Amino acid sequence: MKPTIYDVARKAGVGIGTVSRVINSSPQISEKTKTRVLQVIRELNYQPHAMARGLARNRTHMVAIILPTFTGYFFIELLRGIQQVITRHQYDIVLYNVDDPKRIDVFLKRTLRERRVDGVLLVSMSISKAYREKYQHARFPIVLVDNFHEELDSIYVENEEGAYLATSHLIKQGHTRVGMIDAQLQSRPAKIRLQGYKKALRDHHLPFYEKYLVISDSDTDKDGFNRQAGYEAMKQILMLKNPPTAVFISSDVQAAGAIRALQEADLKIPDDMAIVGFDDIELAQYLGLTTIHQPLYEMGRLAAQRLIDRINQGQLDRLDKRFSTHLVIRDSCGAKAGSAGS
Amino acid sequence: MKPTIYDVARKAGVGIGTVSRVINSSPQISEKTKTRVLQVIRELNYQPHAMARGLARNRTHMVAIILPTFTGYFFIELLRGIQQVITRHQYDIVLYNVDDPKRIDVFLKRTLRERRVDGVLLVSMSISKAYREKYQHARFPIVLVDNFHEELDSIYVENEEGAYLATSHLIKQGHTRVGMIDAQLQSRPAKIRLQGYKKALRDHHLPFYEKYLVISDSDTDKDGFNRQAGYEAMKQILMLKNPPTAVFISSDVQAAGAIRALQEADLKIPDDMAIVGFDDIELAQYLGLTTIHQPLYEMGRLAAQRLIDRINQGQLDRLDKRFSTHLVIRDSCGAKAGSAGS
DNA sequence: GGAATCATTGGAAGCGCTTCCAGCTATTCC
DNA sequence: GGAATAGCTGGAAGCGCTTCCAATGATTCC
Repeated sequence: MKPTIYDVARKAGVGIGTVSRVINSSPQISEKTKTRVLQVIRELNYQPHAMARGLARNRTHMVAIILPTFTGYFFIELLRGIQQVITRHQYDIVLYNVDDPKRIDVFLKRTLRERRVDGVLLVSMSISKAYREKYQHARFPIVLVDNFHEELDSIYVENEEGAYLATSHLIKQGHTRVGMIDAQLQSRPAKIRLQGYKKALRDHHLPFYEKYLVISDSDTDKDGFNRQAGYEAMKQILMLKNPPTAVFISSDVQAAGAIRALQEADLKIPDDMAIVGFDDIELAQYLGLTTIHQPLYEMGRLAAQRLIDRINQGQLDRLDKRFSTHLVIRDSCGAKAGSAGS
Repeated sequence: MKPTIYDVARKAGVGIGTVSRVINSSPQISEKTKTRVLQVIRELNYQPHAMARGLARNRTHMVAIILPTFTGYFFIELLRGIQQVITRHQYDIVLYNVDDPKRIDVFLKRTLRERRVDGVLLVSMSISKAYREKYQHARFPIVLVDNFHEELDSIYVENEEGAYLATSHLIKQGHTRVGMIDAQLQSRPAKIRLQGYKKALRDHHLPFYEKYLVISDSDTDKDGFNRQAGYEAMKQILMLKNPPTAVFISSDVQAAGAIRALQEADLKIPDDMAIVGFDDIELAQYLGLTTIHQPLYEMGRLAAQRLIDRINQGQLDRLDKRFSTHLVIRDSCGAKAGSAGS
C-alpha cells in the first residue's frame, strides 16, 4: 500500500497535523521539525492523495477547457498558451469536448455540481442565459475565450477591425466585387466579422450584395468554422453568374476548403480569385494564405492566468480584453509581401 | 450549499446507504424505493461529489494523456479517436504536456502516487526502465501509442512497411538517388523507419549513402518531428554536391518544413525534388503531399478502449497492435494519383 | 518569581461518499 | 405454528486529507 499521512507522522514521531503543515508549507512550524518530516517524506516516497486533499479543501486543482468538437488547429495554438500558464501554477487540465452546443449545459452542470474542477475555460462557445445566471450566482470561475459575454470575463480579438482590414486590403488591390464566406451567425465572431466586412465596403463606396455573402451551413450542428463548409461555400460562389474576384473568408480552415474548391475548378489564386482568411493559424503559412493575425498564444496565456486569479481571489471586476489584429500578407491576395496597409 | 447524500436521504425518508445504492444502480433495491429516491434527487438537483466518490472508491474516473510538447496536428487527430471512446465511457481526460522527455518520470510518479487518474495513455514517448518496473509492479494501467514496449500494451503502425512503401514508390518513379530525412533515432518510430528505407534501397539494388540520410537535430530537446527540423534538414540536403532527386521524410510536419526550404531555393516539387512524407495528417491534403497513411483515429479509439478495459478488468495479456499502413498518392511524388503500388 | 504571551504541536472532527454488517419484515418450508 | 430463508434497508466505519482548538513548553515582562 501507498504510505499515508499517518505513516509519515508515525515514522517522523510527530502528529498528522504537523505533517500536513509541512506539506502545505505553513509558516508556523519549526525549521527542525520541518526538515525531519521532509526527510521521512522522501524516504517513504510519500505523495499526498489528490482526492483526499480535494475533498478536505473543496478544491480540485484542476480546470476544465470546454471547446467545440475539434476546432483542431485553432485550438492547438490556443492550448499552447493555456498549457504554459496552467502548468506553471501546478494545475491540471481536463479536456471536455462538446459536439452539440446544446449539450454544453449538461457539461457545465455536471462540472459545477460534481465539483470536478475549480474553474472553466469556455472556448469559442456561448453560454445559455439560464446557466450564466447559475454560474454567476455560484460565483463559479469561468472565462470565455474567442467569445464575448456582458457579465463574464471575455478574451477575444477585434473581429470587426480584422474583417475590415481584410476586406479593405482586397479592395485596395483593385477588386470591386469582393465577397465574403462567413460561418453561422449565431457565432458572435462570425456576426461581428460580417459587420467589419460591410463597413469596409461602405467606407470604400462599394455596394453590399446579398449574393456575395455565403454563409457556410453544410452542417447546422457545427458553427461552420470548418474545412468542408468553406469548400461548399466557395463552390456556391463559383456558381454565381457574375462571381466576385476576391473573397474574405472568416477563418483559415474554411479558406483551406475554399482553396480546394478553387483548385478543383482550375482557378488560380490570386489571379482568378484573391482570398484573405482569418486567424493566422500555422496552416496559413503552409498555404501561403494572406490572413488576419490573431494572437492565440497570448490569448491562451491571458485566459489561463485570469482563470487562476479568479480561482484564487474570487471577487474581481469583469475582464474584457480585446486583442488587436493585423494583416499578414502572403500569396493569396495578390499583394507583394511587405506592402501591408499601404 | 449543494445538497449531499444526507439531504437526499432525509428528504426521501431513507438511509444514506439506500441513496448510494440507487446512485450506483445496485440491483438489491426495490423498485418503489428507487423511484422515490430518484424523484428526490431530481427535485434537489443532486449530483454526487466527484472527489468524495473518488476517495471512497479509490477511483477517479479520469485518465491521463501524456504527450510531448505539441506534436500538434498529429496529436489532434489521435485525440479525436481517444476522445470518442473515453467520453462514451464517461471518463474525463486530463492532459499532460511534457516538454522535456526526462521529466516524464516526474509526471508518471506524480500521477501514480497521487492517484489523480485511473490510467495513462502515453503518446509518442518512451518510458524509462525504472518506471516501467514500478508501474508493472503496481499494475497501473498504461497504454503506449505510437511507440512500443515489450511489456506494455503498445499500439503503433508498421513503421518499417510504411517507410519501405514510401521509398520503393520513389524508386519506382525512376529515382536512383533517394535520400531520407529522419527524426532523432532515440525515437523508436524514427529508427524503424530508417530500417524500412534501407531495406527498400537494398531490395532495389541501390546503395545506401550516409550523406543522403539527414537526421534533424536542430533542437536536441525535441525528437525532431517538427517543421523547423525538416526545414533545416532539407537545407542541408540541398547543400550536397550531388543531391538526391527524391527524399523520403519521416513525418508530414517535417515535410512541411522541407517544402518551405525547397520553395525558398526555387525548386519545383516534384520535378526538381520529389518527396513522400509519413503520417497523413490533414495537413498533407492541403500540401498535396504524397504520404504514408497512419490510421490515427482508429489508433486513438483502440488505445482508449484498451485502457478502459485494463482499468476495469485488471489482469489482461499484453496487447501488441501494429496497424498496417498504405501509400496515399498526391502531387509531391510525381506519380499520377491512383497508380499506387503499380 | 509568577503571570502573561508566544511559538509549536497533537489530534479530533469533518469533508461526502461507498461498503459491509446487522437488523427487520415478509415469505417459504416442514 | 415455528424455524429457516430471502429481500431490503439503515447507518457505522473508513477512505486520506485539512483545520481548528486545546495543550505544552519556552520566553518575556513586571
